[in-house]
Amino acid sequence: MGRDCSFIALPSYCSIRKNFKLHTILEEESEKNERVDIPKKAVYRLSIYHRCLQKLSVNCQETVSSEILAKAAGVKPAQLRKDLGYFGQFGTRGLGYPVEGLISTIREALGREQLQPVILVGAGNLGSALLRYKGFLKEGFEVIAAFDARPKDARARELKIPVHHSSELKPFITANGVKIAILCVPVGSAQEVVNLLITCGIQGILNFSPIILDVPVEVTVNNVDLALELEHLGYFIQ
Amino acid sequence: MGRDCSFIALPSYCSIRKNFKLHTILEEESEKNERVDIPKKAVYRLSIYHRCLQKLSVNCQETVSSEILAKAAGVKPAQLRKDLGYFGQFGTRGLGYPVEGLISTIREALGREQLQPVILVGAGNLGSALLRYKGFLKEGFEVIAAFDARPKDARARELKIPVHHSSELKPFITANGVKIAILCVPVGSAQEVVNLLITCGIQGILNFSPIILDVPVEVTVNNVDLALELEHLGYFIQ
DNA sequence: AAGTGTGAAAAGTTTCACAGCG
DNA sequence: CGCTGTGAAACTTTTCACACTT
Repeated sequence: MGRDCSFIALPSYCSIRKNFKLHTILEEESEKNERVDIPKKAVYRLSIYHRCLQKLSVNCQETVSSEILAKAAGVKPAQLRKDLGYFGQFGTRGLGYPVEGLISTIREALGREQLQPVILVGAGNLGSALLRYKGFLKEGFEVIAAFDARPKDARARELKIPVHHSSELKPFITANGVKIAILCVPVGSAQEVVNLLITCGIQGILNFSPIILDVPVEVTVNNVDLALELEHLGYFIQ
Repeated sequence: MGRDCSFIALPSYCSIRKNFKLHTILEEESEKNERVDIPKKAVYRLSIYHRCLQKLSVNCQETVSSEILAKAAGVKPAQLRKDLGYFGQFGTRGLGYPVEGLISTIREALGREQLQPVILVGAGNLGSALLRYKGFLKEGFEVIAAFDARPKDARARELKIPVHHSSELKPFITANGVKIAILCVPVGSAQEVVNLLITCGIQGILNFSPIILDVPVEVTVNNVDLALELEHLGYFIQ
């Protein structure tokens, strides 16, 4: 499978509502819905499993073993079983996991039952490319609008999604209950734009600017730094 | 700083030549250049430190403390010191690290003294956006050519970089000694293209296709899955 | 006094190995 | 018999705390 060149991660646990099963050892808080610690990376892999399952579903597979699914997802079978185990028991011993059942279970665990509205800020080269990218919609997200400091330049790119001026951010976010923003503005204005987004009520930011954003703890930032990925790759080819 | 939402990582050590200092406990192999285990993620962060240092350099800072640099990089001071410690001793107690000195040290440690040639395969929406992206060059990489199954369509996008037909991959890679490829082809043809790239001698792949590529161990793959990043973000905003 | 360098402890994650169920 | 579910062990990474140097 080649060397895995993933990532920076300040490891930490994330709390999640667990509906399925009580942990044996948990004494306190024995309600039906208690919060259990689940490794962050396990949550991440859940998305991968979800995607792999969808492919199997198209191929009309009814069940899948941890061995097969793990191979498709690029992990070891034991890890897949452990990851799923954090959320409950879904498999049948001797048989495997029901494909459709597992898809909807993961979807529920990830809290993505309905389409999430997303906005994109900064419709330059990269931003406008992302607006044309169809992969987001398939995974339950819809980019409903874009914003730019110079919307006219952006509109010249012939996009199907409306490009507004940045000054319209606040009313738009409030009116549409948007919680997630994709950030593609230049480094120089990134922090400033983020501050604005947060006052507007944005809770999650997918950041493409190569800069560490300073945000309050309740806001989640996910960095995608393209140059860094390439640089890291460069290191491993000696 | 907000919750860090990084990543999938099969953790493992990577070996690196350490020129600066002998580990106290290492008995065998007491040559000047022995290989020491360095956490993968530490190598990753080295790139981040490098970028942060460049900013300080522009501001004419002579030295920087682990506290300041760590804050800029989004890590804890102790971690920064430990990371640098894997490569040797560069700081002055009571003073901090020399900015210029650390920049060149990291550059050397990352093995990036000269410009790396890179090719891009699949000049669709995302691919052509990346071709216009200037961030790569700044970090020591130059995209010298692009390839596409239908190069005429791609050329219509008015790119400054030549777009060749995929059939020219092998001679081009061989002639130019290219080791790194950026992959932006559709999921369906990704594995097939990768197989071809590997026979051409490519050693590192920055993969934008949402699929786990199957490659031999000596080839490094770095996945950037945009939809996945968004999905993961969605999970954390409850 | 300020700030690095680093063992040791703590925290987090993966892998093993096998019990147990269908 | 095959395959899941899961404690326990192994492993990796981060954080702490303080000795030590300038």
